[in-house]
Parts: sequence; structure tokens; C-alpha cells
Amino acid sequence: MALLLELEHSARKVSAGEILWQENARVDLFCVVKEGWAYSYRNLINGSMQILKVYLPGDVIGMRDFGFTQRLSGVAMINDGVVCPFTYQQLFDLFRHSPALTAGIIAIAVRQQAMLTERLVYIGRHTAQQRLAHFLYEIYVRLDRVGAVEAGRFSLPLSQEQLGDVLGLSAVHISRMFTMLRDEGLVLRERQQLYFPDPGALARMAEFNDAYLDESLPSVFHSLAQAAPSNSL
Amino acid sequence: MALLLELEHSARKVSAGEILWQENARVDLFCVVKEGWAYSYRNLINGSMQILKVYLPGDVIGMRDFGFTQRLSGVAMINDGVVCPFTYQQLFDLFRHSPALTAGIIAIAVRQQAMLTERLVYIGRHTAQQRLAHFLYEIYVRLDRVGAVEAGRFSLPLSQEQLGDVLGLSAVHISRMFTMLRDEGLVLRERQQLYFPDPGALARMAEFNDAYLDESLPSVFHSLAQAAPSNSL
DNA sequence: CGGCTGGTTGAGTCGTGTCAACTGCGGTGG
DNA sequence: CCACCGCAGTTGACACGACTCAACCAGCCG
Repeated sequence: MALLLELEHSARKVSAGEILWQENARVDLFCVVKEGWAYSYRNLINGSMQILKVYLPGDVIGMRDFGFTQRLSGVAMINDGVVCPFTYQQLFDLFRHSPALTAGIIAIAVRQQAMLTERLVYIGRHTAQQRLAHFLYEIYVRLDRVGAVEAGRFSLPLSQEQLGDVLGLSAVHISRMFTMLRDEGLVLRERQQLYFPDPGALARMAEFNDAYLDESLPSVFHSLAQAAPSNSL
Repeated sequence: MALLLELEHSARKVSAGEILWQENARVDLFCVVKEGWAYSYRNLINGSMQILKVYLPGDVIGMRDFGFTQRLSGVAMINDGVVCPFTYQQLFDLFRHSPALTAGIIAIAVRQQAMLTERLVYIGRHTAQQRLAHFLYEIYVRLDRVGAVEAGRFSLPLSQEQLGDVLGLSAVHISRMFTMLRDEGLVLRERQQLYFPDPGALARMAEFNDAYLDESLPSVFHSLAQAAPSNSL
């Protein structure tokens, strides 16, 4: 609880396009996104970029660099927002005081990585249309969880260039895939607002399996939480 | 120490092709690979497979499923070997007794994920030749660490079909890329033995950056290890 | 009003996949 | 010991998906 309160204190406003940290920077802190979207990225020698992960409100940024001395990827804001940084030391304190929360933190980090792993699968083995559909559907599910989907509509502040960098495709091809998805009646779009007329059909087309987004914890975690006197997640 | 000794007790022989667990199986244990190679994989609807990670002796298998109730990927042995399973409960005991080892375990899991993330980058943005070169070079570095490279030569027990499943390419194209690499004098191969005449050139061609394989821990970890009376990693 | 950024569309190229035939090797059984 | 089978790898022909380049369009902001 103390940690959560501390977090609120350190809240910081950030603006669209702002770089939270660069590749190769020293690793000293992590962030919780409170408002706005962010993404982590890698710049390549040939000038192209690979976006690794898109962070929505509630996500923790930087866990991927835990235990490294250098950042393996940069992080930038997509739109204006608020982040709450916290330090290594705070995390270590947590480890010392609550095995239950430790397990919870790890579970969160693992879940984030599961999304990356899933993308590896569909980037490696699916068509461009499926990749885009899969990514859109994932965002839809994640937004729905934090209550950011209203009547099936949600907003996607990513440019098609950025979508291409997420999915390993060219911006031009993203545009083409959007028109295909529209022609097939799977994805409607006006400005940054998206709407899926038939979410089920979209999920099937993308071969979407939501197991990797499952948020329930195995029963062992609950007994652990009871063993130590602290809040479960 | 007690945990490490327990591990030795549970050592189990496994044979080539043996499935350690299937996708969707219940998550109950993890494994340390003592001998042999293993890989984790996902089977797709269209019949193809994506290999997620190749495990070498010393690697921990299954951390990616930590906190999930179902396995997100299956794991199979590539050749004969020995694995040492351990349970959730043993891991929790560790969390309770040593914050330092907890941080170390997380660091190990994060490093494994870093390899997956790196592959996402080069599968998304590199050519087939670079992908193969990058993967081979990574294996080379990892094998070198555990002393499995002799005079620059090492063995690669993966079939070209499996290499294709790792890199999101067809087996036929893997074969072509091998001949290209040979013609360019970058990779020599006879049976399962590989040799790089000019490792530096290969690394440059693959745009290989070894930051993600860095094994050193930031200084904060060492002070943590001293704070609690237990072995550092 | 003009420039800039993001998106759309078309034409042509190139990388990778697919299918198929063929080779070489290792293991197995007669 | 040899004949056979089967699997892994190689090579070629062809198809197709995605990229590049370029022109064009639509908002948005100065």
C-alpha cells in the first residue's frame, strides 16, 4: 500500500512524442502509465524502426530491462499522458516485504512478455492481413478491460507508419490491409475511431486465441497470498 | 543451496523428440536443462509451427508460463538429454527466503525474454539471410559461454525444417540461405558441425548487437545480495 | 492561402513460398 | 553383406505477397 501511495506522489505529465528514455541509457527506473499511450522501440541501422510493445494506461514500462545495466529499447509517448516512475530500490523493498506481491509483479511482467511472444508467432507465420487484424483485436481486448471501449468503438492513436513498425510491414501495405478489412466488413474506421461489426469473425480470421491475455492466477498464488499477510493481486 | 541440491535429486533422463509438456497443459513445474537441447513451440491452425525458443544446457524452461494456469507453448527435446524439474512451491520458497535470489531469478527470466524480443526485431525487419546469420551467431555466443565451442567449431542439432520454424521461413529457403552464406565465406558446414571463418564479418552482416546477451548485473544487485545473507548470482 | 503530415492508389520489382524432382545418407531387414 | 526404404537436404520453375517509388488527395495548422 505504501508503495502504491508513493507512486501517486511521483506522477509526472508527459507530452506526445516525448522520449521517456533512449536505447542504451542507464537503467534506473520503471514507470506505470497512468494516462496516454506509449511504445518501446528499437532503431535499426538501415533507418527503419521496430516497435516492440504498445503500453496502455495501467501498464508497467521498463520491466523488460530489469537486471540489465543498459536499456535494450527506447520508450516514447504516443500522445499526452501521465506516468508514475519508481526505482529499483522500491522494487527491491517490495521483494523483501512481500513474497506474494513479488510473485504478482513477476506475473505481470510475464504477461507483458506473452504479448510479445504472441506477436512473434503471428509475425513469423501469418499474412499481413492477419497480423493487422490480430494486433487490432488485441488492442481491443486490452482497452475493453480498462473500460476504454464504448459501444464497440475505441480510438487508436497510432499512425499507419507506426502500425507498420509494430507489425514489420510498410505503411503503404498497412493502408491496403485496412481497405481489405473494410471491404470484408471486419473493421470500420473513421479518423482514429475503430469499430468491429463482427468481432468474432475478426478473431477467427486472425486465428486469435486469447489464452495469452488470460488474467486469472493459478490457485497456488492465492495460498501464497494467504501465507504472507499482504494484499493479493 | 538446498534448492540446488534438491534439483540434482530430481534429474530425469529424456530422449530425442520427447515432449516435456503440451500446449494448454496445466502449469505445475519448471525445468533446468542439464544435458541436450530443447525447444518451445506453438502449433498453428494451418499446420505450421512456430518455434519460440531453443534451450541449451543450463537454461531454465517454463518461466514464460509463470503465473498462467495453462501452458502457452509446448516443449520438446531436440536430442537426448537430462532435465531437472522443480515446482512452483520451490520457487515460492525461494522468494520467501532470499530477495537476492528472487531478483536473480527474475533477471534470468528477463534475459531469456530478451532473446525472444531480439528475434522479433530481426524477424520483423531483416532479410532471410540476416535472420539465419543472426540466429546462428546467437547460438554460437551462447554455446561459447558454456564451453561448447572448440576451435571455433560447434554442433547444431536442428534440422533445416526446425530452423525455418524458428525464423518464420520455409525449409527450402533455409537451405538456399545456407548456400549463400557458404558462397560468401561466412558459414561452413559439414553434417551438424558449423564453423565461422570470420565471425566478425558474420556479426556485422546480421547487424548483431550483443547487448541483449550481456550477463553482468547492475551494481544495485550486488548491494542487495549483501543486504540479505545469501549467495549472489 | 500554402505547406506539411498522414493516408490512398497504381505500377513495377523482388524476396520468399510452393511444388516437384532429385540426391545422398543412414538404418533396417532379408 | 547388400538391397531397400525413408528422411533431410538441394535445386529449379513458377507464383504471389509485400516493398518501393511516385503521384495524388485530404485535413490541419501557421
